Amino acid sequence: MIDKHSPIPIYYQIEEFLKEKIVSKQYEVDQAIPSERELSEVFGVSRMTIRQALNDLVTEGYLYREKGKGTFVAAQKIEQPLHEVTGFSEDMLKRGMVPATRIIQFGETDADKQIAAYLKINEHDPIYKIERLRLADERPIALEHTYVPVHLVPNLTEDIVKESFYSYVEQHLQLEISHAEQTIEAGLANSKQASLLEISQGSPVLFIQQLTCLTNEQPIEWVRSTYRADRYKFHVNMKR
Amino acid sequence: MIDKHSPIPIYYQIEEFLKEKIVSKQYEVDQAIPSERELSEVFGVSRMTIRQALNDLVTEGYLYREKGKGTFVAAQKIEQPLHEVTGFSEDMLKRGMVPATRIIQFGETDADKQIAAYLKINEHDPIYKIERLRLADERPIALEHTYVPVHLVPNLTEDIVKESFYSYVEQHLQLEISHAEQTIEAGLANSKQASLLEISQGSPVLFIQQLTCLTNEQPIEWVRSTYRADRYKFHVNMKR
DNA sequence: TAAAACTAGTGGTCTATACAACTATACTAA
DNA sequence: TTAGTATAGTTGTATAGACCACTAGTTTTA
Repeated sequence: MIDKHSPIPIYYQIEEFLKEKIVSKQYEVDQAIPSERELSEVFGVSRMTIRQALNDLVTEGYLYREKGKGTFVAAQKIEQPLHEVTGFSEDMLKRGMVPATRIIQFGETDADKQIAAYLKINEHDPIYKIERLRLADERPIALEHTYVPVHLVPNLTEDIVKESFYSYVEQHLQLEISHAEQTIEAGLANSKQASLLEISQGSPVLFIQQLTCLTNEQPIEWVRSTYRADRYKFHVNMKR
Repeated sequence: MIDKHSPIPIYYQIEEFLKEKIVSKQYEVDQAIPSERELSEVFGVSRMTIRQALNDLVTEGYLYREKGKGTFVAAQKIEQPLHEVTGFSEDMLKRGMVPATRIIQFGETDADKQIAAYLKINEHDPIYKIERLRLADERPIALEHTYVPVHLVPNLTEDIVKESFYSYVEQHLQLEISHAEQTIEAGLANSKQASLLEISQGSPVLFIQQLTCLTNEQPIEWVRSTYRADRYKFHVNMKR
């Protein structure tokens, strides 16, 4: 259960252990978990170590404490973030559709003036240019053009692009994606877009541009997408 | 400086003391604060007590730590709200345009099934139905249909609607607007929309629906808008 | 000169203990 | 019966010390 000689800190192992019990509903909401002293006996560690684990779970919102009474399981927070940066696949899964991707073009080229300005790099700097047709439930839904500076993602491959670009950036390259800016407008499909999206020319479409940035404000990708208006609506939640 | 016999916990006193030094810029951003061992000597408390204070300041974002190096003052987070509920006028002013409104229709009617469902009222309950043409810099930009339950806003007048609906609701009626949900899609202008917006039929437009809710989740207005695609883009900021 | 080893200092983890403050229950005395 | 009192169990606060892993210099060595 707990490995005292693991390089993973004990308090963290206990934290994960309890978190698992909570999210898997083995503890019910508002149910008291074992007291700190009990836990310290069960795991054979000092009470302060238990407290370090519980403190984290409290700040993360999994538990709450009541002095003199005990520690209890908190109700799962609903509070979905107003807007999260998500990739296409994640977005579609949330909508209950099966995402798929067909790569139309993948290659390296030079940044033109406009793209360089968006990506905050110099004109003619090398970039990846990726053109993808996005499918939901096997039907075309969007056409995406993505531009990525080569110096930020040196060894991008078609396979990575077909899987999850974001998780590659975050996990392999250890870069932290922090925010994105989207611009949404309406327009009409041109002939190329129309044929790929399997609609007739002049059909209404949503043009969505996205500039995705790292923590240091460095843009890592610029995306121009064309969505079929009949198959895609955009949702926003706002707070006063 | 620190009162060991105060009922206020020592770690909390130290926390406030350091926080004050940070927000008053006595410590600069990225400057190292004294080490935990130094602080424990200065305050005459144990290192664990210092750590409890520092831990809180780290989770609150005032400090960050680097193993083997020290503890440093974090940059003040800017954190602008991702998205705020704003009315048309406010929105336009932010974009640097002069807003204007022409009321096309203002009256009381019965809620049909769809509108009642959106507003969470009963079918045939009385509602205000407002149709407005929105102008930016004296040029038509959007056509808005707004539906408001009469029982929530009993004495709505054309003048109020021409001024600021939100400030009337919040200041006169003392109702708290808390959030809104928008759905954005692309489409083509029909003949009525086209003539009012002074575009040709079949031109691309953005359809934006908004359901605005009070703190108790009671919807207070439902709006269907049609925006000229050539004059309006929608912006969203997202966080990871 | 350059690489390797050392060293002092840092935050990270962990222990064993102590007392305070609070809660709930059971017991006792008016 | 009721009010007060113990008591056991809980989290909250605090101590003193220990060892680890990491960082950045300094010193030693090849």
